[in-house]
Amino acid sequence: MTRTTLLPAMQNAATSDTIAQALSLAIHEHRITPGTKLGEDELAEIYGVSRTVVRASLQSLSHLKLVDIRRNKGARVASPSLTEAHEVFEARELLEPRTARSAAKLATPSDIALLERHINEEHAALDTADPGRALYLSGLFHTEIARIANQGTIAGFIETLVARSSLIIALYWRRESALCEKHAHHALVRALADHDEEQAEALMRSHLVDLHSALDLRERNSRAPSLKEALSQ
Amino acid sequence: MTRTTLLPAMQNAATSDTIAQALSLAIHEHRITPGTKLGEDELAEIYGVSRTVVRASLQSLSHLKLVDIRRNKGARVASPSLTEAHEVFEARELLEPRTARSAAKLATPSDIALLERHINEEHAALDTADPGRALYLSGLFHTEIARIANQGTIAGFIETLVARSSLIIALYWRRESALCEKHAHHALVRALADHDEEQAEALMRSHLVDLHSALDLRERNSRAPSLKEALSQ
DNA sequence: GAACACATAATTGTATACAATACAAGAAGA
DNA sequence: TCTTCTTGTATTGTATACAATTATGTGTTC
Repeated sequence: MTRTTLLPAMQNAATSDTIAQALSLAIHEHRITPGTKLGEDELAEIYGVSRTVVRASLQSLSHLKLVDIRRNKGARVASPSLTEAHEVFEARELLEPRTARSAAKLATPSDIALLERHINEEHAALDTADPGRALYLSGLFHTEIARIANQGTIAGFIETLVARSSLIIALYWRRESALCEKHAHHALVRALADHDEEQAEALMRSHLVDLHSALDLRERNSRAPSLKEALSQ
Repeated sequence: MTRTTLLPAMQNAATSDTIAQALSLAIHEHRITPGTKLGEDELAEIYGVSRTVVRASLQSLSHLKLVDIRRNKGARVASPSLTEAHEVFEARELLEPRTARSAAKLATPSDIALLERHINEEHAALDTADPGRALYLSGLFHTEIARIANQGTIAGFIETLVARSSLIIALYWRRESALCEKHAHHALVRALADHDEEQAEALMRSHLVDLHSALDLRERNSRAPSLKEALSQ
């Protein structure tokens, strides 16, 4: 983890919030990956603050389950287990379709325009070979829909679930199914624009199921690759 | 807020977690009410630690929306707005019925026994005129069901929603509808014991709707009682 | 060469000191 | 009397210092 990996352009006034946001963005964009050690001194130097402030950010991120803090062992970027991964997507499948339905009822033309801008940015990021940013924007699309639905509490839940999904994708994504969404978001926006609640809910549900099944969440010999296999390569 | 209000029996080793838990319990049991100032020095003295540790607990509680921290203004017990109150219960109505269904599928005899113990304790607390404790146990009943459903992520959401409900009840409960649940929890346990998923889901939904409507969530002249009225008493 | 013990370094946990901000009371002026 | 300014006090924000714990590396023994 280098200075340039984490520092966007923040020469002045780093508060605990801005640091948490910067780290969160770096995690979203896969610039730092699950398991990465987040040393307090290191971060303190990078952002030009004392450990006090850094600790506050790390604690904040640990409440979002983006960072795993263990007593006397420090903080690392979280590595969701298979169980957690399933749970996160099941939670999303429970929350987001209904939320998309509400969003379809409430979406204004300016909401639609914003979502379309997001999609365009996402495609642009893909074209410029910046998959991390594309992934971040793809998540933003989901949190934005939650915001449109005007249910702040649920939107907050979805936001954390989307963030955790980013970790899960980093760990369990299988490249084979690279055909991914591409049109799913477009279709969703269309349903929202048409105030077609039924369709919005259905599209969101199937979109999430697609995502879920595009992950390699089979049971695996986790943490003990039998040693023989691992060394026989 | 006195020593005895917050200190259960903790003469040694108060960590940030134990303090957060103690405060959370006090909030649950309505021993400290929305709006109460939580001064850092005060808490530090009460629990015999430095402000560093206290700050960590308060930040933790603020992530759960039990405490409201404002920069340079300190921490107070949160006072959910009417909007927030509605949102919390709508979120519960979305999450908990489905969770109760899962719990009905998975509940073991020992789970049922535990739930029945909770109900008995709750009644005992009511008999000994300890409504705060009864309220806490009533919330515990809901989080316990979420735990049985074996969906840790959703259970975590429900836990925070239940906690926030405690604040909402402190602010908006109307005594008139004191007939409250009493049997609702019993009926739910029965449905869980019978593995009657349909029934469990339906009962949980109607139970939550009852709770929601037992609140006085009408629009009110919030935060500006016109000054004349306030002073004419 | 492997396993252990010990010393040393690095890192985190907690307390304290200082700086910055907000709040309250009182003084000066209109 | 009311307004406004000033000053003092209390409280929070941040940095630093020290304590406790963990990680590392070296030598020793088998």
